[in-house]
Amino acid sequence: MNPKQPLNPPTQQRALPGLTEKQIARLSVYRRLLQELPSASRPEIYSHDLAEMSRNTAAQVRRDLMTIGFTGSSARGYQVEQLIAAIGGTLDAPEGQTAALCGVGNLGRALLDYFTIWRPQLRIVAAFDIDPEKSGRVIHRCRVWPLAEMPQVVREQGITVGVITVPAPSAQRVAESMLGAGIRGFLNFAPTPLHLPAHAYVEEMDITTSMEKVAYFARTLAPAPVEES
Amino acid sequence: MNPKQPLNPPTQQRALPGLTEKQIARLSVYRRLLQELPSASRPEIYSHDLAEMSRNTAAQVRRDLMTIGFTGSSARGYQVEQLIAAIGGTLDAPEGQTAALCGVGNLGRALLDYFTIWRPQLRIVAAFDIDPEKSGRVIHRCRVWPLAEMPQVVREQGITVGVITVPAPSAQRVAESMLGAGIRGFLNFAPTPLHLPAHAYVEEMDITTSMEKVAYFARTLAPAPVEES
DNA sequence: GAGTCGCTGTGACAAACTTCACGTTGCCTG
DNA sequence: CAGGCAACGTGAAGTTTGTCACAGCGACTC
Repeated sequence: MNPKQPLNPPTQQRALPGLTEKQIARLSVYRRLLQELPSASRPEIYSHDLAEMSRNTAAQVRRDLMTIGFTGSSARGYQVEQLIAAIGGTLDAPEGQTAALCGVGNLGRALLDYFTIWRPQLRIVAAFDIDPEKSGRVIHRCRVWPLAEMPQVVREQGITVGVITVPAPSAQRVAESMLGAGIRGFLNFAPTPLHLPAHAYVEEMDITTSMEKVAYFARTLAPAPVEES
Repeated sequence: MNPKQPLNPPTQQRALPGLTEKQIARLSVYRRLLQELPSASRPEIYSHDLAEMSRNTAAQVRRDLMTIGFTGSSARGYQVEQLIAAIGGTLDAPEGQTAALCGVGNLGRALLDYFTIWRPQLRIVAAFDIDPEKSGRVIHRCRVWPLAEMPQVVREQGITVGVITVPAPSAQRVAESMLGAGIRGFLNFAPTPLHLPAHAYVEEMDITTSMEKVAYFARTLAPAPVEES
């Protein structure tokens, strides 16, 4: 392998207007928490509260909202409704965005189920599988197509997000095929890093690695305090 | 909510011997990639190659291996077998470690399936669900117990890792219950941040947020280059 | 067996990310 | 309507994380 020149920018990539991966992730969490707020509660919220809910600091929350240009009122906090809308203005595509899922195994089906009750701004609208048995069926309101028709369906429907739940050996091939069809962002559940050009975005959902992380820290983290006020 | 004093250390936590979350995650990926290497290939590997496979830089790989005290030979690289063992020495509990899964829905079942073919060092050995219908059954070689028996089973078997795949509203309650039973590390698939004391480790697997990240960057990433050599 | 090449190990540097801390603002009380 | 309080906005400092670049070494060549 060629030692020099990282053809693909390694590690993490940046966004256009300066919003980083972590900021987007936090904004997404903020929005969800705000949406789940009981409708009876105050129409405003403090950075402290949002911080506590999302498990970070008030300063962090304020800075995140600052970066999307949202401004609250001192002594009353942030308007919840408007804040939800403001985050939506950043996260959501105004025209909406659709996703395709490749690999209708156990995990694929579970994800289809997971995303059926989903905001109209971002829906999985098509699933694909090599197994001809599965084609034509509708799983959780989502039609399953033969994998061979994926490029055409993706192109016709203008799908831009791909969820990969195929076995590891097929993941790279499937991803390249999706990329060729116009998909730009990938959520990869296969336990193998994808190698795609820099104009594609890949989010690795590596369950195995996450599990090993948890196991490691479960062992090595400081034990429970016995005393403490 | 109390503005001052972050009772739980917010954001990320550290490990005892100085290994960070990201380092553990990369080591886990390195090991998996090394294990999947065709047995016919060279018994050594260069940092450049491992970097290319794992999508980061050679310097990063070398530094990671340095932190676990593994040393390669110049001009020949790292001994693959020994490196796998060295990473195992860091990641794996010598006595092995077991996990429990709460919430045998679609996602729970998929994960049980995902982890059946799994290294003996880290296995899901018990599943729990509120639904009495599911109790007693064996799904993917893993017995399902009533949720009420979780504390006892966890304690008896010395389980230290918990996987949470219950609906969001139950997640916090289930997690606290698991923590009380002795579980120290959590893999949380519910779309709600868990609030646990500092001596617990929580890894959030927030599929919704990941999906929104992908959608965002699929839109805003620089478009494909048309030219370029 | 001297020279060359290329890879490792690592101090120094740089970039990214988070937290601190304080000036500012606006509400609420008396 | 003035004073006090509490929360926001944000420059600056601090911390973490990743990259650079080079000394040193071992193998291989001729």
